[in-house]
Amino acid sequence: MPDRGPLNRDRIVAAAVALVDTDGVDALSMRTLAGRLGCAPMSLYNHVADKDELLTAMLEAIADEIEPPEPDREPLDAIRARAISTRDALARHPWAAELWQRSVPGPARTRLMEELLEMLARTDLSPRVAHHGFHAVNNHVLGYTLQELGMNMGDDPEKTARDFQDAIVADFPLMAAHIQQHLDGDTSRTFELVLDLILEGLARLDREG
Amino acid sequence: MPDRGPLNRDRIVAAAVALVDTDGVDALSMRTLAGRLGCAPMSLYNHVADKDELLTAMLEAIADEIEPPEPDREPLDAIRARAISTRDALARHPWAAELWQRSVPGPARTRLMEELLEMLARTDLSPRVAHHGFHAVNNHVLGYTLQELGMNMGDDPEKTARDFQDAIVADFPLMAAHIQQHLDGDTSRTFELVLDLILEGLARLDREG
DNA sequence: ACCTGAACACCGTTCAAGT
DNA sequence: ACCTGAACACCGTTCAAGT
Repeated sequence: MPDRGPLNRDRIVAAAVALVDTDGVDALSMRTLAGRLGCAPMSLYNHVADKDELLTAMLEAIADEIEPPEPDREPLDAIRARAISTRDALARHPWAAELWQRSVPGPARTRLMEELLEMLARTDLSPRVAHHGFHAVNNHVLGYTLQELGMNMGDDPEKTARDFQDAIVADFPLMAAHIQQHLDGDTSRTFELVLDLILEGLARLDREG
Repeated sequence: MPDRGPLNRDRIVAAAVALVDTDGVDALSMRTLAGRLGCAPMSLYNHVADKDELLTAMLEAIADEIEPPEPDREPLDAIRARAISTRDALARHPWAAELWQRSVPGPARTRLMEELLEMLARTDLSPRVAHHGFHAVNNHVLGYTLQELGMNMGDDPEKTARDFQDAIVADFPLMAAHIQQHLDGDTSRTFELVLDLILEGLARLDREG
């Protein structure tokens, strides 16, 4: 059931995101994408320079899903909300985190970074600590999301986890126990907890110079 | 100048790592790799099941480069040293961080995780905080490395950074200033600083329950 | 047991030709 | 300005045949 109507850049990017959301990034080819859109493969090249530019445009579309900062909020609170919104957007599109740092950021991704720097500037953190804070928050969001999505691979994440657990329990008991903690579900707030640890750590670092 | 001698799994993996270190992960094909090794493409399949297994084996080889924990060290110090050694290994192989979470970990990568959990167990952190610490440290190492390598793209990283800076300075002044801080080189210890922030934050989190 | 040529079913992209 | 078929130079992998 190919979509019809006039071809344009936005329709191409939206179709590509939809395709990759369901079938994975390896399933994206210019030919299958054209099939979904009901056009010839080469028609796509009237709207995107090449596949790389398409992927960059797809990441920009994901960046646009992330909630803008709420200007009336306490800056550290706003940073916290932004981090959570970013994680949510990356979780909705499990392929995006892996590619997030692959190409030079476009306007949407650059705006995200500018906004985080703005929020940090509105805190009373020193410029030096704010610089580190920028990286600390970004590293956490990206690193956590990659780890979470890496664990949730395949059609049945729980089965994947249990199979891995069974395979390693003899040689790596602590890791098997760690996985059990995840399976027991009492770790769902790790992202927020570590985020708070970082935000409080920044404030403390600043106080001590 | 193809290497000669009998083909085996280790030679294939080593040649693949060398190829990808210099030419990037997109340059890795079974055909070019076979060319480097002086064998037919299909000969590789006598030693690896497919390209995916080869990539997994390459990541295992990188994991084996990471220094084992020094058992006589203070646990938090040992964790710190391990994090730095991991970052160094990933920096030597700029393609590896992107793939790190892509497939189910093999024995070498699982051993790394087990060892981190062992070091955490040797601290006096509560099991709950140790669980979060595992993720906090791993997220930071992976997230930081990805960010650092993302910035150092292309043949001339400094030129890439300056070009990006020029392109965005009008719309995103804070981001341009942030890049300037990197170009000035006074941010080289961000990785260790944020790492220490996390480790101290864990100890504090524990004290407060 | 290990190797390999030919073949199959794909890719991204160039180019020239259409409207 | 936008579309597209044919073609080019690649892929990963199967299979049957070699030693």
